[in-house]
Amino acid sequence: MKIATFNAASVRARLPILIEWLATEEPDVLAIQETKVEDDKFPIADFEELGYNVAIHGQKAWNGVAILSRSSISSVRTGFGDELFPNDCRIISCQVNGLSIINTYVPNGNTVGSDKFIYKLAWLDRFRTYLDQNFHPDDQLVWLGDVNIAPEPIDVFDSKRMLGGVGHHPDEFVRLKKIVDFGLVDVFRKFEPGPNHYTFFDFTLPRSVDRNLGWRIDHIYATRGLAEVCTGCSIDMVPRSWTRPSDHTFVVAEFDL
DNA sequence: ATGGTTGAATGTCAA
Repeated sequence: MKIATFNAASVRARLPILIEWLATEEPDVLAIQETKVEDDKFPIADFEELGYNVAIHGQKAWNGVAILSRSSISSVRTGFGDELFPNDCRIISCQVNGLSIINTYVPNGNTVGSDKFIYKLAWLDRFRTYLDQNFHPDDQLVWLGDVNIAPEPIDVFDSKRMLGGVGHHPDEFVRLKKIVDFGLVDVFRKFEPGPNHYTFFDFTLPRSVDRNLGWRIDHIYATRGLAEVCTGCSIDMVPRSWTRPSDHTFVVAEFDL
């Protein structure tokens, strides 16, 4: 079973890339973040034509998450299920083939110390509670998406310079560790322990892709039992060089299920 | 060097 994640930075702007990539790679599940579109304007039919079922949670202009699946989707849950963090669409979960999938778009945080940064930390704390409330470490659970944190020095092109900045800050590391301590494995690192592997390349940094000046902020986590049957995880750099790319690219994990 | 690029919306903000 092939499961992938992609921050599209607008699902409508990235439709040609999404269609081309899905037709080529044929993942069983694709989690999309930053769809940037209200549900009634989401291009559902374009994905249905490729054989995908679609679950969406979107809003006007910002945020928005979606799950595409070749198998049927059930138990769709959006938001945290309470009145906290009500104004942004950043989390959707569902069941596919007996597997639980959680797709998140973690808040960016803007700058350290800002209201948005405080919000990001609170959101991460709430997400850990959400896991405790709804799931068990023995579940067959995949959590994936744009985490907006590069947790290790090797997860960003210049850790010394970025350390203490947004996306590479100790306060974020602590929150992410608490989430991972639920019982999750970062499956990319199961296969690739080394540096220079990134999923995001800043548009504003000249030739960042060519120079490999990126961040590994898009992650795929699995509960321990599921991680044991994960047979591979890789970053697909090819679509990042296509016409009108997102600033992120796809991450793919394969599970022997 | 406080820039640069992109998308949604058409001001300007968010990333």
